[in-house]
Amino acid sequence: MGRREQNKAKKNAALLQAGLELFLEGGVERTSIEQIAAQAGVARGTFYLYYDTKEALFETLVDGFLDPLMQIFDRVEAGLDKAQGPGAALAVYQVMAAELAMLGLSQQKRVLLLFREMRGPSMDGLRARELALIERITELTRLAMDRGLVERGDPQLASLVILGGIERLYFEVLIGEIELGSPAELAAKAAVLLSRVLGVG
Amino acid sequence: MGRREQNKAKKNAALLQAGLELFLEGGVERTSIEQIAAQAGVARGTFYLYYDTKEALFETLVDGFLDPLMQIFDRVEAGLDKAQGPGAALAVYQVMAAELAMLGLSQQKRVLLLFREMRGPSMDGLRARELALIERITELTRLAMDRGLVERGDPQLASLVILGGIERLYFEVLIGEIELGSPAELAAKAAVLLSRVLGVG
Amino acid sequence: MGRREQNKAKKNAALLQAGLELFLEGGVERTSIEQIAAQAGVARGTFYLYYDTKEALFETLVDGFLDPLMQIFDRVEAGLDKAQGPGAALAVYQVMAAELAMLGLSQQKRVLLLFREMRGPSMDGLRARELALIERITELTRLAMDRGLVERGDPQLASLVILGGIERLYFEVLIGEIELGSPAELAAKAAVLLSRVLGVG
Amino acid sequence: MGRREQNKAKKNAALLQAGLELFLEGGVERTSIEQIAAQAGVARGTFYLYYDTKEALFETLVDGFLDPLMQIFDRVEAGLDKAQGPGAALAVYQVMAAELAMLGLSQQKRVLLLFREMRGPSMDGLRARELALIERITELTRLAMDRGLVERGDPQLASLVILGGIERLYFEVLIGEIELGSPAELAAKAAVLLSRVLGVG
DNA sequence: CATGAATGAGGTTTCATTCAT
DNA sequence: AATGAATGAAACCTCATTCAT
Repeated sequence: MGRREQNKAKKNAALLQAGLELFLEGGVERTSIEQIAAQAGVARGTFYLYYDTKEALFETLVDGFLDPLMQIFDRVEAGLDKAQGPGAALAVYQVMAAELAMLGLSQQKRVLLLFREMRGPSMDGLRARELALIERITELTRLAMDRGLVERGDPQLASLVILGGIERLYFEVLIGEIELGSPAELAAKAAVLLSRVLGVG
Repeated sequence: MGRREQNKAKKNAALLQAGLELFLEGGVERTSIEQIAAQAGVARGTFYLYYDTKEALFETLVDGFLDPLMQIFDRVEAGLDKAQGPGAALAVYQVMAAELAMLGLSQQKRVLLLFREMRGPSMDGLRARELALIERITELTRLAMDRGLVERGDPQLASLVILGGIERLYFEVLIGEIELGSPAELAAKAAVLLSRVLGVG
Repeated sequence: MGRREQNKAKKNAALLQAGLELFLEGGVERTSIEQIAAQAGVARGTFYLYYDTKEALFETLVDGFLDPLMQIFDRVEAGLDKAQGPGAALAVYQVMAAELAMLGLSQQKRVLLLFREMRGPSMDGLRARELALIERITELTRLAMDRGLVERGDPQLASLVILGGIERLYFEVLIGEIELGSPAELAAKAAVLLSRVLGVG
Repeated sequence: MGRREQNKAKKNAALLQAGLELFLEGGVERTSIEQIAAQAGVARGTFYLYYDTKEALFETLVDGFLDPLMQIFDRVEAGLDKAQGPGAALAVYQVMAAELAMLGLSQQKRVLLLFREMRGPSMDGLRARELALIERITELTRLAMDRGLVERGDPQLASLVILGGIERLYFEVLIGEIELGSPAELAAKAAVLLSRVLGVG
């Protein structure tokens, strides 16, 4: 990479970092492009060389979480297709859980940003991705039911309840205003509660 | 009520209604006071005779849901204090469920508004009320555990999971983009899933 | 008129005057709304209470000339309809000439502005009005030919040549860089030249 | 010409062509240097290697018409000086007419650009050239009067009227919104009308 | 009480111009 | 010579808020 490209990459990273922090502090709506540029250490006009709008910057930020998230589910789907027997399927789900945990931990701020802005107005693009996500999770739940891994029931309903529970827990962990114990313990206890929703075993 | 007061009440109601609709359409931030005044059929200056800022109007709107919600939990707490035996306690919880359903149904738009804006920035006042809510729910769960109505466990964790599940379900119902069946059926099925989290019976 | 309306009218007049002067000095394109507001002695935002864009202000300015101009031709047309005999028709044309002269003299700056901006880009609305004007003049010429007041010929061609000649003369008079003698003398001599194009007599 | 110079010439031509088209489409003011460079297929910075400002490019464009135009009049003046007798003088005028026609036909876009921008602001340099042009035409007219080729009269006035008539006709031909018949016919008929202004014969 | 005209701060966006590569 | 990234001035426009009527 030439000196020029390196510099561009550095500026882009600075803009993303500045956007992430400011969006979390004051929300996308209340953050001005001027603020982002200043925090990133570039001129106002420079912002527009990288992103057309602050919404585009926001999308790049959440895509950094949503794209890998979707890829995890892609791999799960492929894995379940090949899996023979309940043991193999269970292994796929366990790998998924580990990958989700890794992703969630490595992208904490982006996830928090996503939670904060997701239900806001003019987030139609995001809502579409959320719906796609819900569909995929529902499909995985349905498969698990079909294979007898969990109790039979309404896969969509169960998926929504679990998704909501995880969201709320994760949100409170990220915010950190409630004492919730060590992450490891928390994860273990949450897994027990959520598996009850599905009726595992 | 005199003519004057009647007129004031009518204008106030018009402002609340206009704010509710516009906030839901475009979000609080993107809605201008001019828009609200116009939709309510009053002059811009008149808005300030009723509310200092549009955030004050917003708070009045969500208070219309949050205050009754808190009152329900107040009554539950008082009821449980007086309740003697598991049967009486259960009756209190059932009344609570009915009241929550009524409230949720009668204030759908305000609840949706709350969901939409709750996690946004500068909603510190709201966050405080949310934390208070979580504390109360946790307390109710703890009581239920102490009295042997549900399985012993971490009351806070269970409360958060249940709250998250309900939020997500209710949100999807209000948005209406996902086919979820009749409300009555949905409520019944959701009650089963959520009671599993608590380990009822 | 109440105090408020009087004030509004005064501000509007100030904006029109400021716009006229600044547009003439630097052209519509190069004049900023801020300049206009400052020259008119109002705040930037106030401009937008009166006009949506500076182009709207410009249109109001030229309409102040174009509307009366069109009305003159309306009256001529009506007059010629009623006129019986060449003498009456000629009288109509003479009244027209007098009215045009009055209008041109009373609106000099607006006419100059019109000349300056007319052929510029994004003046589609103006061009349409210009074409309408050309059509009307052509029609008058055709009528004069039909009635034997002037020599028979191509009415459109003659109209365009005369219009162009008048435009150029008027433009030079308004600019004042060329010594052209007294207006009265000039008008008389110009009338002779232009009537030759039509072949009067 | 070496490779280097050939390349430079090609780029210069591309810039001129791009400027001509874009200036006609959107006006000089609304056209950005970036647009010109892009259309010419060069980088933004490269523009500045050829022209200091877009106004310089504009001037080069109109000079491509104005310089030859002035040279025609130079030749006419020289020709009239040498011409002995009305016949020879007339021949000079006829050559002039032919040359003007050729020039006007070969540079249509540049002429249209000139018409469009000529009366705009900050075109002081252009206005000076226009005044020089008017002086020369007036001189030619005066000469023709002195030699008895046309009727005696105010040469400046006649020149302005003729110039205006030609401008308007040529402008309408270039714009093409008015049906004006074949150029040859039009020219013949226009010549008749304009010669009447001068009182030929 | 109610109005809506006026204000000016603050946001977005474009663009001529410079300069390191 | 040529590039195009970066700059920051300057334009546009909106809006919460004030205040005379």
